[in-house]
Amino acid sequence: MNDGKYQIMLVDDHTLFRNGLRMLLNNFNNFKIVAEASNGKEFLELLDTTPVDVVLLDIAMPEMDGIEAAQLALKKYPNLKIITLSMYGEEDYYFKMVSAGVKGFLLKNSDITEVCNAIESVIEGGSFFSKELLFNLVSNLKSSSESHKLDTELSERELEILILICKGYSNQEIGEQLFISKRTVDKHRANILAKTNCKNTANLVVFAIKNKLVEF
Amino acid sequence: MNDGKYQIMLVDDHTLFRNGLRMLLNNFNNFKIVAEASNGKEFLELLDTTPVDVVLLDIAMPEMDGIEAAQLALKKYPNLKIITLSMYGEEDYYFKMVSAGVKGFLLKNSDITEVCNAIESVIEGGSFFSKELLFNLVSNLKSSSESHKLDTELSERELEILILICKGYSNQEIGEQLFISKRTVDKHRANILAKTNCKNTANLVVFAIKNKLVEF
DNA sequence: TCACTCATAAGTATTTATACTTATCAAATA
DNA sequence: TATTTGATAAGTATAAATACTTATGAGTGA
Repeated sequence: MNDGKYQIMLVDDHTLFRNGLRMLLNNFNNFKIVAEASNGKEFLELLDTTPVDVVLLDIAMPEMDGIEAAQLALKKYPNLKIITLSMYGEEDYYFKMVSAGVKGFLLKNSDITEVCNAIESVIEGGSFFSKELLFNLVSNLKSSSESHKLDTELSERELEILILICKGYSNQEIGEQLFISKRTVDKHRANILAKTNCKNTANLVVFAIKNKLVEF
Repeated sequence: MNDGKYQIMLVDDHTLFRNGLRMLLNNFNNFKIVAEASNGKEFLELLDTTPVDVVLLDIAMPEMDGIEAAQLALKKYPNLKIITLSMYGEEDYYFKMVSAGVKGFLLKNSDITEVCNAIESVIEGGSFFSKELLFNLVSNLKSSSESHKLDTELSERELEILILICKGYSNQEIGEQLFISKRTVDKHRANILAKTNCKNTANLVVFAIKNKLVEF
């Protein structure tokens, strides 16, 4: 690699942000920003002419956003090391990015040390998640963990029926599926409502989802 | 600290696992396992007599599990650095652990290098998440990211009513809350069912949760 | 202005759900 | 053995939801 420095490409639609980050990164001897793009299209074109070690890629951009750009880039260059830059609250996109093969995730309010660590980490073949992001991710598990295991003691039959209720079957249909009378399903349903302290179907479905009795 | 090595406490109910990990860690010059416990209670008692730098704490244990133990320990010693050890599939507990103040998370199938990195990282005041865990966490966002923005075009009023339906209110009650007739709510509900391709309340609740229109 | 959507209201008929009840039988359990 | 629990079934009555229908006024946009 060119004069022993790692080649970095910076993709972000805000010129000011690019300039700032370039200044900060160029202070480190082992990195050099050799290319910049302001949107996904430009980035993909540039990629064909300018080989780089690591790409720092913004997620929210005009023309073509970082997600699509990353997917296309990694399709063409599967070994490309991409680190995404995102704002707080864009956690929803991480799954797509991981699927596409992105190696690192930085929040834009990370400090420069974290950026360097991330670059080094992905160059060494690892991955990097910014600390704030990690805690966001874990915090997102809140609802599932808090509600888990509050399980009420439903019998197997009741559980079976509850699941069918959640799938949208009427008591009549449930009776047919289980080869029992609709009236029996009525009774089971009433028992389930009582046991779960639910008032109606809507409550039941929420209960079942909270307690992970059904997928959604 | 005693002969320049970091003092580690190891808490796990499996003797074999403790022995193995002790051997592995003692190969590194900078660590020393100075205390071991086989459950949460033992761990808490030991903590009062044996000061350590870092605790490696199993989550699934008899008597008192790692979650409760970590909460109690950190209440008494807020600066204690705890790294939890868990099996794949126990992600649900991470939120509680983060809330309690646990600094690191390792999967039990991590390699020893990762364990060392985690210990060093938390000693330096940082945090550590094992790589496999990270990808599990991000993958768990799957359902939310995939289902997001499949939004159907519901009017504001319809959305308002859908949310009340999910909370378990009957059409009568919804009418009373919104100062409109029950029949109007009937009509809105029918329109919502049509727009969302739902058949009944159960389907509606699942739809709303999938599309993040309601908390659960 | 005309067309369109939205929120509102209402009628009729049918289907479901819910709240009460009682009852039988089998299996598990004390 | 006696008791309890779970699954089954059913009757009666009310409440709610659903599928159809029509209609009016407010607001939006071409």
